[in-house]
Amino acid sequence: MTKRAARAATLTDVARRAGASTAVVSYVMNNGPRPVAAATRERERVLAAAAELNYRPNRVARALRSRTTGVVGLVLADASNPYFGALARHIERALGARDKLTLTGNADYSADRQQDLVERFLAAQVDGLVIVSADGGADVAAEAEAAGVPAVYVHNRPASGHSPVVSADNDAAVHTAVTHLRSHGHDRVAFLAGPHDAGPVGHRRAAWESAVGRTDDTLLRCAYARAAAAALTRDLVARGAMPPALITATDEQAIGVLAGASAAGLSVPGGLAVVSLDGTPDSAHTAPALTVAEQPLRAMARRAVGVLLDGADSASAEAVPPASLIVRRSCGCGSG
Amino acid sequence: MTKRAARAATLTDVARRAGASTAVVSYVMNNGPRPVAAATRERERVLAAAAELNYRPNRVARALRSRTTGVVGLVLADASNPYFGALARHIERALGARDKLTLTGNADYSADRQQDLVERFLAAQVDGLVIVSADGGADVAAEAEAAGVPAVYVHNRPASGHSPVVSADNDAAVHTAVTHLRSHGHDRVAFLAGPHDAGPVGHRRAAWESAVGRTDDTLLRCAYARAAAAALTRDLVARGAMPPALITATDEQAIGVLAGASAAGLSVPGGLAVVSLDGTPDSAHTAPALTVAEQPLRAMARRAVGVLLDGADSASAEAVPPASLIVRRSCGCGSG
DNA sequence: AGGCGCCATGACAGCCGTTTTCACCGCCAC
DNA sequence: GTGGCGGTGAAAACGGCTGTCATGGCGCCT
Repeated sequence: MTKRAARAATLTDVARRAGASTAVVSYVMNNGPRPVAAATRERERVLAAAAELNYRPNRVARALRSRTTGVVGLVLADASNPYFGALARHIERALGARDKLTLTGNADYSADRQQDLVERFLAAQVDGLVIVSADGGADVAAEAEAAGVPAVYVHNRPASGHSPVVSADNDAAVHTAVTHLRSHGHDRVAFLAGPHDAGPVGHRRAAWESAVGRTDDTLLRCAYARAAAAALTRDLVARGAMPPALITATDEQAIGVLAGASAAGLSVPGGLAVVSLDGTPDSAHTAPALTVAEQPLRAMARRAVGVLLDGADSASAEAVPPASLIVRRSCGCGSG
Repeated sequence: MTKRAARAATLTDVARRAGASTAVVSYVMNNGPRPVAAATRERERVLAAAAELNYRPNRVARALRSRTTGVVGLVLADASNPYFGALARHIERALGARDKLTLTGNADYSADRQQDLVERFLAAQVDGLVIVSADGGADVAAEAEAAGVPAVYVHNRPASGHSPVVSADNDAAVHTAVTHLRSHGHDRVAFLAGPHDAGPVGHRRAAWESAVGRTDDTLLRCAYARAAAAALTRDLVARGAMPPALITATDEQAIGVLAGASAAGLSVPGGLAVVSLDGTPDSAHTAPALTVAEQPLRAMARRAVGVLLDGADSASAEAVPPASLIVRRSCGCGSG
């Protein structure tokens, strides 16, 4: 057994044991701002003492003194949504690569709860804030800025304000999807948007309009839940109103459409060609597998972290990595 | 514009402005261990001063003095897996209800990285550790215990050690699933396990064996990836070796099986009845919808947080909430 | 009615563990 | 002999909590 968990060893303990001052120990631990003689450092001195005591520097004390915690707050709409989950994982990894810890909170699509989380994170003295919001909400970055904490939005733009935003290039993604479906001979390509035009989905809808020109009967709307998309699909098929080619704003909706089509006896891609715009891991394993314009989540995460930590080099703050088309079966490819 | 972000207001600032001592302000802010006269508290005094200065107590300083950070570390195998994502969300909520913040890290199924995360969290002086590991790894809880930090495993048990564990009742879940499939007239129920018997999946396999008695040709194995399950399914169908009723250890596998069956032209539930054992949100929207023995994620999260924070009341540390059978279509119900 | 002691408040100051400034001390080279 | 210079140590923050002590008013007892 190692010694009882009486109290963790402190820098003072190490210093005493090594017969040096706390300053020297500090210099050794972080290759300090000042040099330390190699002899002092190793030979029967600080390094040895630290090892013997199993010393682990206390980040809280360090944070108090240095006014930087090495912690970044991540406000997430909903970690159980695979799209956000995947994004969160990439953000956490990107942050970890910069030696930051990630404080995560789920806002559950509520603006109030998002606000509350920001408040708590700010009290915890985070070094920065990453906001992944589903539907806007007030610009929490303003509050963060007032506290001197940088903030960046990912995926979605706040309702107002001029905070840095990192999002995929929706125009390019939609254009790619439309072009691909047209190459399958579909001259009319419908679009399944969200219930309203807030957030990235609104931009995607706008991009679609500019790509194909709006025709009222080919703009569909429904909630993001799979069940809603499935119900809409069954209804459209029953009324004979289902267009032959469709782009969905999100994978969730696409999966719902697939489920609805299956239930209604409509074959995909035979009777309906579908392309989605997220590209979550889920999309690879639907039946049939979804063709998607995949969002470069990893690149977005890295860019967001870069913008947050290296200052918003504002010229490039909104630069967007390109979406890539992943061709699977739901568009009509490879199925003869 | 509010005042420049020169420096956040401190308790001392508030005290000075209110004409009181820092002690009094502290007492007011946390309904302190000592009472404060109502007049001092409100009337043109501390509360007013705090509001005017937009004072926000510094959690770092508080943590240093009180030796408790109000932060719990959550080590997750992979946030982009919907099962873990959903679990993470419930854990974060349960912790939030107890006024704790959640430091999240993805181990990406690597024991080394898991170890590294625990190390970092310990240095950050977390008040507790929740470990959601996919495949064991060393018992990191021992290290936490040595540092005086409580830890609890969720979903999976460590390879060794006697740390508290919260997991679903796999025996009951498997039993429920087997019973249900038998009620559909299937006397032989196969089981799709993982590549090896580590972790909860191993327990599920064992539970299945004790429920039906092992028959070699009805124990299947494959990796957890959907693609692997799909490939296995296509292969079995092609060889005419697919059993008529199957329980899968995870939703991911079940979804892969569905995809594989669809590709191979095998109808579900007509030619194959499937029941899965996770019950993630995904399972509700497959085609056909999956019947699952749903794990009570929310209850597991709450129990884990209770065990962690209220001390491992060891008698109940491993008590398990029951899994509930969600009947959908893949088992043969409701499809005629 | 007067004195004593107690309770309710409030103030002071030290402490939590680290970083970092500043001063200091030899020692070597000029 | 003096001016660096590599190395070291004491001590002051950082911001909030809390044990100890001071004070003043009140009630109770005689």
